[in-house]
Amino acid sequence: MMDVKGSSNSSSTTHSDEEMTGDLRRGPWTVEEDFNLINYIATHGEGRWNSLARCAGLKRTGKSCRLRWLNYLRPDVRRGNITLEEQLMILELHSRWGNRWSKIAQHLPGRTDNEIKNYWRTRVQKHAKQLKCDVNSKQFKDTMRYLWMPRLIERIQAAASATSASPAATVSAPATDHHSVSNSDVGTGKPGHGATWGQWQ
DNA sequence: AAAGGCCTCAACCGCTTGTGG
DNA sequence: CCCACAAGCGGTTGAGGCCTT
Repeated sequence: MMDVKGSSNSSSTTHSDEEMTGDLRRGPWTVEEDFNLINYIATHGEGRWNSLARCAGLKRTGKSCRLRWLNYLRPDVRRGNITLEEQLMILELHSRWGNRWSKIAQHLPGRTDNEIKNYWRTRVQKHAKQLKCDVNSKQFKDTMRYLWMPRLIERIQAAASATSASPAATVSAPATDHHSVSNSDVGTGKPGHGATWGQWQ
């Protein structure tokens, strides 16, 4: 989806791109391109992205190939449904390291820095905005630490006991929550819409 | 049923950092 | 030490899908 700015054809693009690199493709990857990239990496391995792009016959920059591979094609990449545990982890790690997305991602197996960054921007920052405070403000950090994180933990525990203990017993969820926990998908997906941070408050 | 608005996330860009000559 | 190139990182963009009116 994307930045189609100069999409595959030259026309509207700024010439400079074309000059140096021949006609490079941009925008969404096709199934065929994905296939080529996967195949090439399967036999030759990663690395040397610029030459990889050339050798694989892809009309893409090395950067583009690298990104596509790391964020989407890698076999171990997980997408969608950021779990409660992952959300908690993200909050914790972000409070420690700030916007060091790749560093944070290292602690969330299968998650990419891009995905975590998107998560943070679309949900956390949005919420800060609603509270009319800056994500970096003490107020926001405190809210996160003393309100949202404990609630996340409660929900994680509640979910755990709900699954382990028989389902019947409506968990003695300490949950402060009035609006039930409903969709466990704070994390993702379009259907997400309202089902985001509202749950935490 | 259609229109408009909002949300998500893939992919881009520019800058920084790392590495080799 | 300096320069050039490659890789990595964080910020930003915008197409497309979903929801609401």
